[in-house]
Amino acid sequence: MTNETRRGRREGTISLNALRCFAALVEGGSLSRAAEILGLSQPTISVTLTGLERACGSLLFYRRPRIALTDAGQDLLARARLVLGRMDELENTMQQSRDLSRGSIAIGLSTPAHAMPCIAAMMAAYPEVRVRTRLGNTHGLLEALAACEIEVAIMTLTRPVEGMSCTLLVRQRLIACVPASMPRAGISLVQLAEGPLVLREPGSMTRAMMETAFAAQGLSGRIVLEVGSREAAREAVAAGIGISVVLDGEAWQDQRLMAVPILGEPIEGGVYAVALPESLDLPAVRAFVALSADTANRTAL
Amino acid sequence: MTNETRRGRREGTISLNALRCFAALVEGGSLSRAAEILGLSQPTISVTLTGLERACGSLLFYRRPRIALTDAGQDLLARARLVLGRMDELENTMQQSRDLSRGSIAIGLSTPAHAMPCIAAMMAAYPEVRVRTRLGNTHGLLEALAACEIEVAIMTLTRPVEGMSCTLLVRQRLIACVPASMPRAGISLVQLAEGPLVLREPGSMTRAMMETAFAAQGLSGRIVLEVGSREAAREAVAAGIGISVVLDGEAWQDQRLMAVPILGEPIEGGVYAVALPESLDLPAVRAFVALSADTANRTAL
DNA sequence: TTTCTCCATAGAATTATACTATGAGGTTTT
DNA sequence: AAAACCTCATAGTATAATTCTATGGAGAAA
Repeated sequence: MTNETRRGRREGTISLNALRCFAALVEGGSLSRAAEILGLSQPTISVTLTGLERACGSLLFYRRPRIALTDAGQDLLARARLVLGRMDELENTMQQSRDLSRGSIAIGLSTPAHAMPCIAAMMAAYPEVRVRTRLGNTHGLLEALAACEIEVAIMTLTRPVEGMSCTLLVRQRLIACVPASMPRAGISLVQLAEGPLVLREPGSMTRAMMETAFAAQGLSGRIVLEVGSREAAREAVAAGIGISVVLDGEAWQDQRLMAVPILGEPIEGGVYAVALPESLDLPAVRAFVALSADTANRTAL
Repeated sequence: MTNETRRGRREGTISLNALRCFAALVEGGSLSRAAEILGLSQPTISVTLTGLERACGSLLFYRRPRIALTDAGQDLLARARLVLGRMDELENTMQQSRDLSRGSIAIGLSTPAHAMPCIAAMMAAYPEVRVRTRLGNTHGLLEALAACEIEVAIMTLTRPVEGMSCTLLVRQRLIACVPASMPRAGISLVQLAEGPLVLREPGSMTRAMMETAFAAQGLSGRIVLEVGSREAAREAVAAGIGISVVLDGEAWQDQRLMAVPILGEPIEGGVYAVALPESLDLPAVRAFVALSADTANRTAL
């Protein structure tokens, strides 16, 4: 099969290079001038154009008294300019997207409080890059990443995920969140397990961290309500239904609530920028990860 | 200078091949399918597309769960299709001009009686090829050929011209042409030199052949009228001004005139299809020369 | 688990590409 | 008219690109 193909192209194909030579020939008016224009040697032009004529099956220009296009040459010139024009546009576009002056990026986030400053920095630095966001818990975002529905995500992890590029932005510990009507200075893990708990669904990293911490102490949390979002948890706590936990940086600014440190061994996790390794070949993704790390460092100072 | 150019293209350029691979990838939905479509091996597609991504400076598609274009890939696809579409048109055009379903040819002629059957055959065989004709004497046509104003010419020559491709169509001898009012069975070269002569301008091959014949016999023709066209010569003879000479095949169908053989050594010349050697690389010219030779052979039978 | 499909990599052979050096054919200049 | 010059073509060579076969790893399907 392979050899047939080669033999089939015995006549030679028309290459972009040849078309560029031909256009330069017309522009310069001679082979030597064309060679100057393209920064090539004169024999290169000669051989290339001879090959082009062979590929076209027709003489394209007379060289004798002066360079003069044949009929077929006129035809070819017009169409070659169209092809080369489109090609230039294409290359310019690719060059621009390399410079991030265009393009788009889909960003997933599980912790808006941490992610938004990064997204804001991205939008400020590359206003031409269209940003789409998608909210979800850690589990859902990892699936979305694997399915290429998003290119990068800001999420909480206890440790880097294998097979993903994980850039640690900041370490954070969990804190408890109680109704303002029941103020307290601190809360132990045991108390937390007893107290009526309002936690996120399985798949949430906050939930997973709590389960791990309880299990390490032989405890089992008494979950009275499972909620699907941070907002629902906030309202549940405000309504006095129970106690919830959030990351340090995510504590709500709400008069009805009160942030309380968890006593004992801190329950720590990290906020990461996570992406498929190959996504880092996308300029926008690479830029976003770098900007996120930068933003996290700056706000941590 | 030469090495600078090479180094400058370190990043790699975007080739038509790569764009074709990319289009096939989208069409087929996988690298392997694209390889089938293009008749190449799968690794070739893989390497080519990796190179394309390097040249573009960004990831073009995700391979992981399924082939999915990135934003840059979508952009590239649209533009690649434009380039490839134009390229296809270009190649089709060249194919058409190769098989003579388009194009044009400029034909010079000094002997319409011989040339017209050839031109008619050309127009019949390739109705899509536009034919332009130009009348002139041998000398003028040779100049027009050298200046690339015409591609091929049917003309009278005593022998092939150096530096030109000359195809002999038919050999012809000169005959005299006298007024019908002065009929005679034949005429000798001496009589011809004496008789009042109506001849074409210098540059005409008929004129040159007569001069040569006279000179060989130590004669000198008595030219009473020099005319610029065959039609003028015909009218001059019809008016009784003198005797003219024409090629055998060009004798006029005119009641006022009479064709008379020239006695003695025949004054012979040939009707040739003449072209610049490089013009034979033009499909239309090659076809016309072949058709002309064919037509001459057929009518000679 | 096993098998199958798909993609990536390595190594080798073939083509393409572009160079330098040189020669032939005209034109212009001296 | 002779010399100098410009233009294009060819030969030979070196480097780069293309494409192949062979093979391995990762995920999906049986």
